[in-house]
Amino acid sequence: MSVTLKDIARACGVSVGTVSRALNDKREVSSATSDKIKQLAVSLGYVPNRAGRALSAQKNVWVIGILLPSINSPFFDDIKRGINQAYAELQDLGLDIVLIEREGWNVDDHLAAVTELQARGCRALALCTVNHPKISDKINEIAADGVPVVLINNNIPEAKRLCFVGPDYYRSGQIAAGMLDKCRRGQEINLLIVMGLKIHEGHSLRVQGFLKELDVRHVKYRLVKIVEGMDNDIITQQACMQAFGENPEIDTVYMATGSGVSGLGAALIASRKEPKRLVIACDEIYTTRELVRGDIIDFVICQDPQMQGYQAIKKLHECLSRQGLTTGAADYIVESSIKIKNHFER
Amino acid sequence: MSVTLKDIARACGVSVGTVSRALNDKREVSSATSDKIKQLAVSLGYVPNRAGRALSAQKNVWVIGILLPSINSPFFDDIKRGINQAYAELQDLGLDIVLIEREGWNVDDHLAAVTELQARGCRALALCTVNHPKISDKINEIAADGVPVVLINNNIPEAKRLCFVGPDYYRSGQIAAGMLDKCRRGQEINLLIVMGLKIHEGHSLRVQGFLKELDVRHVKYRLVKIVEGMDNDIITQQACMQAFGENPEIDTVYMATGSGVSGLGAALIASRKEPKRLVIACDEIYTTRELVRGDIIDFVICQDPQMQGYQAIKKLHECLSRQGLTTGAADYIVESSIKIKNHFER
DNA sequence: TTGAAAGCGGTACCAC
DNA sequence: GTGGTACCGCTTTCAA
Repeated sequence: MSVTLKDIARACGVSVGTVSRALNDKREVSSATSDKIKQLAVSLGYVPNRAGRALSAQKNVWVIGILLPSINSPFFDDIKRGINQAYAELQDLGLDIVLIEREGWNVDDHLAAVTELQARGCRALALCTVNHPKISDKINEIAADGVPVVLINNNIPEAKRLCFVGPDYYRSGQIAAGMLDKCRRGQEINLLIVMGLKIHEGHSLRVQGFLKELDVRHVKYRLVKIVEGMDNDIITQQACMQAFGENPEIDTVYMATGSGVSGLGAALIASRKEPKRLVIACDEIYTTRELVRGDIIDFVICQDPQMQGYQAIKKLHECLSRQGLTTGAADYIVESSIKIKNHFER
Repeated sequence: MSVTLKDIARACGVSVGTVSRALNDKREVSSATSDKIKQLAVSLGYVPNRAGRALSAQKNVWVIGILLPSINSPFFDDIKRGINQAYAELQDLGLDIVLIEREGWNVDDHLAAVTELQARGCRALALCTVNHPKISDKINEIAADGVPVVLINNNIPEAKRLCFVGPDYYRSGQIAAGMLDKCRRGQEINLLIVMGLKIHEGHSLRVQGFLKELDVRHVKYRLVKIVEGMDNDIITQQACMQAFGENPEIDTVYMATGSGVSGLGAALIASRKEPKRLVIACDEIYTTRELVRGDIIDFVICQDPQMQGYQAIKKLHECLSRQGLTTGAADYIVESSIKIKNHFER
């Protein structure tokens, strides 16, 4: 049986109410007793009991606010699934959620959404947003209020966040290069790289990791072209069509973004080639799965978006229900998993 | 706010105590009221609150018994890690665990261990054991007592278990074949297959899936030899050395078991060949990781053992804390993930 | 500033 | 067979 408030109260000669107030930093308790209590709690190894805490919180539920730029972006479907899974699991432990969805990555738009979440009484925040000074300042301000913030998918290392939950983009690129090396051992490669939006630094990290690893492995390659698809299907398609037309020698494609994959698919189909091009894509969404099923794309490097949504909520709930601090939890880096046709069958 | 016992009691004109007894199938309640209560619970959509249940169970903790044949088998390290993770997470929700470890897969040995777990008062069981009529009977008997059983890693479909948590072995084999196809496109393959113990049907399922998928993909291959390593390093090494000696044309190896991989590694190193053989192994353990790091093994098809341990405990706890039935939960099939050198760096 | 007590949802014990 | 009540750990309100 573990240490309870009652144990601390007894050891300290005060009531449980006082202990609770002290540990929760309510200011109606003298700093002398408060210090004594906190010290004792540490030395006894006190860990709050979630069941007790949740039960007592029932009247005053913990609400977690979430911001996702998920409108018109199928990538977020799985993140939302993960969030809902965590919600279902933690609902009876005193959790409630508020989700705000936006389209795209406009900074002021995101700031306004965060303000709205605060206004709605959120005691913790999970944000998928951009790395921008304004956002970073906002997060620091929120953290100062004792509200923990988890960043999903896109990190802002300098912000005072609880932690980051997302992929290791650099490694994702390395893994793509590793696969390419295995499949093209010895042969020279004529390479096309497709990028997305400049604003998402994860995508350029992927390309860096990819190129670095090709060098480390001494892969003989010629980088024919890098195109920018702007995370848009039509632009991606046009850019790829043009590249394939002007450079028929392209035999290998690395797409470092998940959005715009329909465009790449269409371009690949329209300008077929024998032997087939080797194509590596990122992020598992419906279209990508279909293209892998149809042998248009060979590999997808995935980043377990469902787990990202799930873990973000879980980390925050853990923090709320265990009197955690608002900074300094361990990041949760999801696996970069390689998927092929067989993963998507049945 | 969701439906509570109090709501049902009020709606039914009885006390909360009676409702609790009825829903928990204590027999000190008349079948008439019991039926009425149960019906009402369903129609109101009652779901027990885990916090309340856990708190009340504090005095009479739920203990989950676990049997693993993990002695001298590093594969189980990650499963144990997952179990401990679940334990840490659910401890304050009224969970306790008892772990019995055995060496190997002897049926009577396992039966005795299960009996011991029952004697120790376990209210739920997680077993990693073999598919044998005696075991199956034992599980059915346990289930009849209202004790839920989860099978880890190795399924017994005909037993009345709560569910199975483990890999899809057949698909694991298919994925291995898919990778081989990608890496050896067009070339003819001279193949060695290494199997483990006959008793573990998962391993033969892997080989079936592997060979089937080679056919589906029209891979041109010659199956030079299938060797049995008995899940033992020394036997595996000898068998592989012999195979490589007698059949120097072998250029591709599929190892369908995780145990004995040191033996395969030693054999591969002792009888090097240029160009290097393509080697696909299963299950991520320390030795396998080292061999991948050293470019001796190209791919590992993993089955997330940590998640298996974690989910097994979680499923059982869910069942205990939510008045679940002892059969009929959904299986949890872990991902078969492909790992390469880059996954193991840093 | 502190203590006492009610209450969150559920179970178990003791009366009747 | 059923109702009432104490209790699990914790927070919060009300008194002192």
